[in-house]
Order: sequence, then C-alpha cells, then structure tokens
Amino acid sequence: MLNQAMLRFWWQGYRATSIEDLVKATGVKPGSLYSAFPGGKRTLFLKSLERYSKLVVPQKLGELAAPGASLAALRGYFDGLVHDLLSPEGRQGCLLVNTAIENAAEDDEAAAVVRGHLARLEECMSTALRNARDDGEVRPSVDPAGNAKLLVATCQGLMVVGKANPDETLLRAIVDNAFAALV
Amino acid sequence: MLNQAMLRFWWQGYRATSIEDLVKATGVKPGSLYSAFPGGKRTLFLKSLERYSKLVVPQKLGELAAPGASLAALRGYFDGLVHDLLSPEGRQGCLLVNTAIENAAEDDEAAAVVRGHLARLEECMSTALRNARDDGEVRPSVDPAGNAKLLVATCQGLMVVGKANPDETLLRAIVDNAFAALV
DNA sequence: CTTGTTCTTGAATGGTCGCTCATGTATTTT
DNA sequence: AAAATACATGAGCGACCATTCAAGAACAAG
Repeated sequence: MLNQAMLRFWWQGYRATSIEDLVKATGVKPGSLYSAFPGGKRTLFLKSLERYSKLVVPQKLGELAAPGASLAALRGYFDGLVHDLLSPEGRQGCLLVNTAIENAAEDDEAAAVVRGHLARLEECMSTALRNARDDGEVRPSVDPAGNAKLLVATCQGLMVVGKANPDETLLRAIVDNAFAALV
Repeated sequence: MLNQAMLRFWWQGYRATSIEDLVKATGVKPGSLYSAFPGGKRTLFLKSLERYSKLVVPQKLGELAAPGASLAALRGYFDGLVHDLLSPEGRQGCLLVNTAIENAAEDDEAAAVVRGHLARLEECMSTALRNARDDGEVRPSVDPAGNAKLLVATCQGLMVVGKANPDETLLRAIVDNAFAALV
C-alpha cells in the first residue's frame, strides 16, 4: 500500500495524486486507508517520503554510500542519474527533488526530510572526495567539503535540466564538465 | 490580470492556484477571465510563463544578458540568485524551475518554454565565459560551451537546494566552489 | 452455536475544482 | 432617442476532492 502511494506521489506529485487514485491502484478502500494512516493524505505522503529515503535512495547511491567510496563511485552515481533521466521509467526524477519544489515552501516536515536527504548526499560525496584526494585521483587543492556541496547542487540541477530536456549529449556534458573541474 | 496570474503561479504552483484565487486577487470575474483567455487556466498559465520569461528573467539576468558580459556579470547573476533565495520575497525560486518539476513531464508546451529559457541562459553564460577566457579571467583550458551547460545545471540546483534549505553559508559555498573551478 | 471484538466496506458528506451562460450593464451606431 | 452591439456579471453546472461513518463481514472466545 505504502509502496504504491510512494510510486504515485513520485510519478504524479502530491497534489496530482488523489485518494481515489490510491484506492484504485491498491484495492485498499478509503475506510481502511484512513484507519491505517491516521492523518490521511499528508501522513501517507510523509511516510512515502521516508520510505523513498530508506529504500530507493540507498539503492541509487550504490557504492557511494560505502565509507571507502572513491571517485569511481561518485562518477557512477552521476552516470546512474543520467541513465535514469533518459529512461522512460526514470523521467520522473527524484521524489525528494520534486518535493523540494512542490512542498518544501508550505510543509516544513516535508522540507525537513528533503534537508536530511541533501545532508546525507553531501556527506557521502564529501567522503568520496576525501578518499579520492587521498588516493591522488583529484587535484590536492580540491576541498572535499566545499566541492561536496557543489556536487549536491549539480546533481539536483541535473535533474531539473533532465526533466525539461532529457538530452543525452547535454546531460553527459554537464557531468563531464563537473568532473573535469576536479582533476 | 496576467501579472497577478503569473505571481500566483510563481508563488503557489500551477495546481495549487485556483481560478477563484485569481478572481479574488484581481477582481476580474470568472466570465471575463474566460472570455479574455480562451482555453482557461492552462492558457493563462502558458501566457504567464511567457510573461515571466520576457519580463522577470531579463531583469534577473541583468548585465549577463549583454554581449560584453564577463566573469563579474556571471558572478553577479549567481550572487543575485543567492540573495533572492534568502529574501522572503525570493523564496519561491524561479517559476520556470518550478514548472520544469511540476509540469514539464505532462505538458510539452510548458516544457518547451522551460527549454527555451535554459537555452538562453546557457547562451548568456557561454558568451560570458568566452569573454572571461579572452580577458584572462579564467583558465585558458576552460571550455566556455561545456562549462556554460554545467553552470546552468548548477544554478538550477542552487534553487532546489535553496528552496529546501535557505542557508546563506551553504548557498555561498556552492557558488564559491563553482567559480573556484574556473580560475 | 452464540457472543463479543476487530476489521472492512463503500455510500455519503461538505467543500472546492474549472468552467459556462443567461442576464444585466455599458458603449457605440443609427 | 432608439436600436444594436459589445462587455461584465455571478449564480450555477457537473465533476472531483479528502474524509467520515454506519452497517456489514470475518474472526476469536466462551
């Protein structure tokens, strides 16, 4: 049930997803839905965000989540992002990015989940950059903490651009140039 | 009327803005509204996008739109972005970024306006980078075309991050690191 | 089998949505 | 002044929204 809700919110957005959609998609009737999720649609949405954050995000992070992650893992994450944005199933982008735009301004709890995600992403990237620098894979002058923040922004931007213009050449150029700045 | 519509769509998003909102905000009654804008809400939205693109965007671009724009103008644009994201009136970010996330997947016409905006932005940044390189303000190895694409993504990402986490230190760090990679 | 309890159901609620159109009010033309 | 045309009005349309709740089904305990 929660999984279907997550998928719908992911694909269609919060406002565009109606309870009836979820009822039709899952077979769970309104009464059961509301007794299982007190607080209704919004609660369901917040739980969906958490589920996404705990199930989908780690899968997308892949090796990048490992403490020993290095430049290859970082690059792999970006390549995966590009691959997803170009595939029909990945066009919806990232639920948390969509939430940042659609809900963050009016829903502090949702914004907090997004902030948590961004912080985790930044941490992963920071360790990967530190490892890469220690291994001599990037310029010694690269500041891992600062460039992690930049790379977080870059991958959010990649998803905005990819959503409006899913062009492989363009997206690859963005990633290439982001990494060219590091070596 | 169109201006009010633009502001509402900008601040609240497409779905979250109802016709009644616009009627209340402008005093224009539903009948007049629909005879002035055949096609109803969606037409009004598309016209709002165009208005934004022609009125708000050039103002934000500032010197960056000039053919002689250089590194200072580019930096000025990013600083302006950060400033806006931190001010209460600027928290809504950019209407075209919001549209990319909320509507691009389901509305090709809206997506086309966003693509046009991104292309224009990329062009401005590309010229600014070329000028900067010719003036020796950035490394000679910097590829203006490629880095323009990257910077476009960076500023889209800046707005996503800024919407979820409007923290001055973080946003400034992103901009600083983006420009540090150029010199 | 009977009773008590939990879970499930879907019709119904009041509200809001985008949108229309008969009617009333200006404005122009004759 | 009268007629013709254009514009403005807002009550009302059917559809859909999130949500509730009385009634029924399924199950457990005695």
